[in-house]
Amino acid sequence: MANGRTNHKNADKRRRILDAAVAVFAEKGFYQARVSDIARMAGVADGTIYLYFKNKDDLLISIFEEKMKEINVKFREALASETDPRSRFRKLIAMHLAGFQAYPDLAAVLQVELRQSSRFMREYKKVELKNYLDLVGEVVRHGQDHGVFRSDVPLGLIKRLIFGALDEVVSTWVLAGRPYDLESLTDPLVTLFLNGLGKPGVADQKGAFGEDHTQATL
Amino acid sequence: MANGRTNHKNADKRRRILDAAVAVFAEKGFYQARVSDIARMAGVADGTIYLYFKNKDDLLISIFEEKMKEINVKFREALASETDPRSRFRKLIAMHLAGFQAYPDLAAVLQVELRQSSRFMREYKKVELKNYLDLVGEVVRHGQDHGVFRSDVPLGLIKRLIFGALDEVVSTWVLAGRPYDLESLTDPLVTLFLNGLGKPGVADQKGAFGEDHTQATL
Amino acid sequence: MANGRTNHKNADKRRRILDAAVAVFAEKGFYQARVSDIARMAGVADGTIYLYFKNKDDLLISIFEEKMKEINVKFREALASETDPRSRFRKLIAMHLAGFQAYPDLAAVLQVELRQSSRFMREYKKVELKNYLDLVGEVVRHGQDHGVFRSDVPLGLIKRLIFGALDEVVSTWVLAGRPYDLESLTDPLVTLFLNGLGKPGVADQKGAFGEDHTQATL
Amino acid sequence: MANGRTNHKNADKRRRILDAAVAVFAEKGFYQARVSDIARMAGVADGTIYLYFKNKDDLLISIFEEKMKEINVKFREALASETDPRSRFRKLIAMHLAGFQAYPDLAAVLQVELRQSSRFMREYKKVELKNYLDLVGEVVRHGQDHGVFRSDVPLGLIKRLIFGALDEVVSTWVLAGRPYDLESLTDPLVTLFLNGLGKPGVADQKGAFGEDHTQATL
DNA sequence: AATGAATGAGAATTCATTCAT
DNA sequence: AATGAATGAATTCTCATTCAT
Repeated sequence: MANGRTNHKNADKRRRILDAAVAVFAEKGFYQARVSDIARMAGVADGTIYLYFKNKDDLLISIFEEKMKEINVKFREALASETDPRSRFRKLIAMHLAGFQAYPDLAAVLQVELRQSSRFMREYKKVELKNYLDLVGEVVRHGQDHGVFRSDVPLGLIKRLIFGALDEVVSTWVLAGRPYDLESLTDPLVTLFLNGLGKPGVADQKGAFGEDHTQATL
Repeated sequence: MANGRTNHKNADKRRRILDAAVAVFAEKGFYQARVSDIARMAGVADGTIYLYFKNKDDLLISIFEEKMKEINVKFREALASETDPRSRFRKLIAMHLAGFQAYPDLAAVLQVELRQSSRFMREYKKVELKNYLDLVGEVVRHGQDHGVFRSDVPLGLIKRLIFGALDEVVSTWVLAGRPYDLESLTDPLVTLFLNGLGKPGVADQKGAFGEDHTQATL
Repeated sequence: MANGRTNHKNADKRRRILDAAVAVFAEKGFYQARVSDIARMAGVADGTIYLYFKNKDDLLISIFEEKMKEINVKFREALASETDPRSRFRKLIAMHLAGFQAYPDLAAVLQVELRQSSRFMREYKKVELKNYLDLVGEVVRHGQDHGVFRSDVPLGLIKRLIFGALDEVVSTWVLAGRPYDLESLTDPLVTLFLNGLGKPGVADQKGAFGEDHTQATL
Repeated sequence: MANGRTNHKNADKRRRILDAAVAVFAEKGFYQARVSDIARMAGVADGTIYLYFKNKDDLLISIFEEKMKEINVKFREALASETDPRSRFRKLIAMHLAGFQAYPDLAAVLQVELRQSSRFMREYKKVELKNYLDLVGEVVRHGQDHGVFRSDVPLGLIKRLIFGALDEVVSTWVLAGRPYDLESLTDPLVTLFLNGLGKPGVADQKGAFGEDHTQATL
């Protein structure tokens, strides 16, 4: 009767339900998952789920919100100790890959199933994901401020590029059945992000660009 | 006896149904879209749809397959005339962005709704998308063969990075309500892809990497 | 494809469903009745009911509205031919009792089950029943105008008294399992309504009363 | 082990629960009322209710039984002092109206919500209501024995008529939101009951009737 | 006696798909 | 080939009731 989050409810049971939801969503997909599947795996009655979550959508959203919050906090802490812009950038990529590698079910839900809830995609993604994108943006900005990252491209676009690339790489890995070591992609990705596809030593051929419209919409 | 390939059927009606499906999926999302909505918009009876398509999923898959086929053909033709690797690469990016800009409903379906069909995500994406990814790969390979693109990073990873970045940029644009000119992002993106985030003139600090495991799974 | 009420729907099927609903509601009561019970009795699939009625409540309301409409029309026609106020009054009572006697299931639904739908009681009763009460009122008014019925008591109260008495008598008969001939109560009831409980020959002891507040609320 | 009769239980708590039930049933209706609503209003835990009452239906039935018992006792006492048949009859009507006026929540439950429990309507009404109807019958019989009330109409029918009329008048008043003074209807109702709708001075035109079948079923 | 978290039976409704016309 | 009325499987969520504490 003395837990932090829930008043009259059992925090452990809530956790069990949420973990079961991650596993079931990962295995069957959000729309194919039955609430009763989750209840069975959590070892509770169907109705019990509704003591802790408003409805099925709320399960998915809770997974997202709580996990993203944890991730954001953990990442920010870890990155703070890295002062070199390139090292900090590398650490971000490494943590992203390592994180998903460590929690493959969570990866599946966050990368794939989350997108199957229309409501989620339209209302939450842009709101909650912002924090993570902002984190990416801050790391890039840090490098720009130290004169090692280019500033002639809109920051909003850079964030999207990095996030999208990571997202796709992880999605592919998840959908392919996680056949290799995700973390080992850290260095190749960092190289590409930092140095580009162009052969080393060949200078930029394109100059700066127009306004950063993407900025406004993120 | 319904299948998408019979050619003794009225091709115009088939086209009308498919166009209606694109519009309805784009507006309401795959799961919220009713087959009867599509029928009404196409001006046919509900049952008629099943003379041309196996089921609701088949509509989505058909949109994907047929549109991707068109896109692949058109892109390959257009790219063939560009011999300079960098120009060819730029053209690919430009066409990708211009294409989605020209068909926003199609963009919505391909970028967002497609992902709401579990079956699709798990069975089709990796199969059908391959052509497009291969196209990206070929363009990159062409640059590598001409010694202007780096070869010390797995090609599979490069393809994913490029595709994922484009995907995210287009998704953001779609979900944000298409508030700006997508094509104008061509040059910033090309710059980032080719030169990377690192400040021009700073050479690579990381060396080559291990084997290309991603290759095998794509 | 050419029926009056329903456009693309089958009127006979609608009738069958409504009749089945009357029977099932009468037997099991509104809240105990399952939509699937009604479907089975009507010989249709569960879903078919929803092609003809919005929901379960709509079934009950439709029974009420359509039957009350029929009753009102039939009663008004029949009463028009009776010019003597007492005969007309007697005919109203007789038809009320005979009507329920002829359709005992309908009586059960209208008298008992209808009252179990909160929504109905609160929204419909006062609206739709008004016609019937008005009919009673008109018959009484006719007698007052001809100087044979007393006018020193609010008409609204008279209507309620007569309706309530009939309602209770029929309800008792329904709930008791319809053990006797309902119509035979016509004359005793008419006597009581017209002459009162007081022994014949004894004049009124009470005079006229205050304002007719009931009038305003009916 | 729950039953309404145990007297080692806290009588005050039982009373609080019953009062809460009256209030909640009156406000939301029987089927819309949640047991937890009643528990909250009574200031007890949900489970506690089941220490005092068998189930939700039992709450309703207990309200009915206990209130009817009180009413019956009180009414019999009050009527005993009236020896004149007409005065006694008038007093019955007056008390009925005054009683409901004084306890509007109780009126709502007894008049309207009680009818929404199928079980109640079918099993209890005829049993428990009998006492009240008998009381009405005794008052009428008293008048018959003194030669002031007519005996040529079945007593069972008279009881029903009076009860039904009162019931309807009170129901209307409750459903209309209690907009006027119910007690003021005493005299008009007594006039109608005793003298009938027919103009004073006009003698009966209908003779006596057959047996009293209604009697047997009450 | 009291609690209130947990239970799980139960049912209305939707909608993709079929098939008689 | 086209229709669209009919189908019925399938699933979320509610809430009266229980029982371990």
